[in-house]
Amino acid sequence: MYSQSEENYLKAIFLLAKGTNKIVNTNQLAKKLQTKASSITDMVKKLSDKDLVDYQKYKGASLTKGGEKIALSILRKHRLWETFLVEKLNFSWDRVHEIAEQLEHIQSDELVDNLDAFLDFPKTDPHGDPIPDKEGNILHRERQVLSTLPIGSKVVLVGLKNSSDDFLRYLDNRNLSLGDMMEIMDVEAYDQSLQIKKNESIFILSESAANNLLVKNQEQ
Amino acid sequence: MYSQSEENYLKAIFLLAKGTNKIVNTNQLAKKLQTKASSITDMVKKLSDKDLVDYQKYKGASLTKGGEKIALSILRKHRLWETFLVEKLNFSWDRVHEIAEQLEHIQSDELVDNLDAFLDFPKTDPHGDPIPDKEGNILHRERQVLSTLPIGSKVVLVGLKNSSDDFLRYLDNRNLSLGDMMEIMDVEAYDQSLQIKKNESIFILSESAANNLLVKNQEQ
DNA sequence: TTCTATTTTTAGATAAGCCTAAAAATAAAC
DNA sequence: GTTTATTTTTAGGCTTATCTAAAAATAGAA
Repeated sequence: MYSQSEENYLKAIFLLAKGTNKIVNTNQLAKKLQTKASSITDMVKKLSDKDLVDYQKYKGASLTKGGEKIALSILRKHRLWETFLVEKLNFSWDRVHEIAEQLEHIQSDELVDNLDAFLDFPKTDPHGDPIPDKEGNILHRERQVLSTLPIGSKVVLVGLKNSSDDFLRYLDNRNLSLGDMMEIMDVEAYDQSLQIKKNESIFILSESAANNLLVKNQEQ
Repeated sequence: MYSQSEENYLKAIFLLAKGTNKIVNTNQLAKKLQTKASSITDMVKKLSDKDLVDYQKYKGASLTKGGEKIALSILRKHRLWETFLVEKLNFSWDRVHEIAEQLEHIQSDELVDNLDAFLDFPKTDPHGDPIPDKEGNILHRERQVLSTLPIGSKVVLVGLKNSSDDFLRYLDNRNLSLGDMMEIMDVEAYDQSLQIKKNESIFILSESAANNLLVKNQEQ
C-alpha cells in the first residue's frame, strides 16, 4: 500500500488544511513533520505523481479525493487507538499520542473494524476530536471556543483546539476533563482571564487556556 | 532503537535456534525471512558489529545475550498481541499472525506492560506458545509430541509444533482446540494414524497431524 | 583425494527518504 | 519599481535494506 512516510504526509496536509481543501505550503509542512523543506518538495512531488495531492510549484499542496480518503483512514486509526489506550489500557490522555502515531500505520481493515466494535463505536477520541467512520465521514459537532462566549454562559467542555501534552497536563492539574459542566461567572477586563464555576467551586482560566477549550451549550 | 528488519532477523535466529544457542545458517534464514542469501550476510554482519549476534563466516550466526534479550522482547510482544486479537477482538487463531507481525514492532514498554495486565498476564498465546515475561524468562512446560505416546495415554492438548494457517484450520474443522482432553485408543500399524477419543466420540488423526500436536498428561 | 555441487560471500546497483548547499522564484520593504 | 528578504526548488550526496551476478569457500561424491 502506502509507506508510513506517505501516510504521515497525507495526514499532515489534512490536519493543516483543517479538513477543507485549502492549499498547504512547504514550510508549514516542514515544521509539522519536523523535516527540511527540500524533503517536503520531494515527497509532495511523489504524492502528486500518485494523484494523492494537487501540487503547484511554489504554491503548495492540497489533497485530492483519493489522498483525503487515505488521510481520513489514518486519522480514524489514530483516534481509535488513542481511545483504546485511554479506555482499556488506562493511559492518561497526555501519553497516548506518540504510541498512536505508531499504531495508526498498522495495516488491516479487519483489525480496525473489530477495534471499533470492541470500543463500542466511539464518536470522539479522548481529546474530543471526532473519529471518522469506515467510509471517511467525519462528524462536525457544534463547538465554540470558550473565550468567545459571554458572561453567564452555561457550557459543557467537549473538545480541545490544542492537544499538546503540556496543555493536557495543565487541565489535569485543574481537574478539568471532557464532559465537565461549567459556567462563566466573570471576565477580567484587564487580561481576559475567566472566572469559572464548576460544581459550586470557582477557579480562574487564563485567556490562552480559554482560547483552546471547545464547548457547547448545556441545553443542546 | 533497532529497525524492524533488525528485530525480524533477531527473532528469526531465535526461532530457528529454538531457544538454544545453536548456530543458524544463511540459507535457513533466507528461507525464513523470504529474502536472498546475500541480504542475510549483509544484515548478519551488521548485527555482529552491534554485538547482537556471533557470526563466523561460512558457518552461520547465533544470538549473543543482548541479541537474545531483544528477540525475546519481540516474541513477548508478538504473543501478547496475538492473545489480544483472539481474546478481545474475536479473531480466529489462523488470522492473527500477520497482524501481530506488524504490532510486535510498536515501541513502548508501558504499552506492553499495560497490555499484559489488561490480558491478565497470560502465560501462553492462542497457539499454546509460552509468552516471555518482562525480564525475558520463558516458561518451558512439559510437553510431548502426541505421536510419541503409547495407546491408552490420556492427555490434554496444550500446544502446536507447527502453527501454519492451514494446520490451524485443519484443527478447527475437526473441532480441536487447546485444552481439549483426549485419549489414544489405537494406532494403525500401517500408516501410524491415531484413533482418538474425545468426549465419547472417536475420530482419526493422521500421523503428520499427531507429529505437530503437543500434549501433557491429564494428571499433571 | 580430487572433482563437482552447493552454500556463502563479495562487488556493484537500486529505491526510498532524508540531508546540505546553492539557485530560483516569490513576497516584502523601501 | 527596485532591492532585499524569505520561501521553495534543484542538484548532488548519504544511509538502509534490498537485489543480481560473479567469486570464493565448504561439503559431498566418485
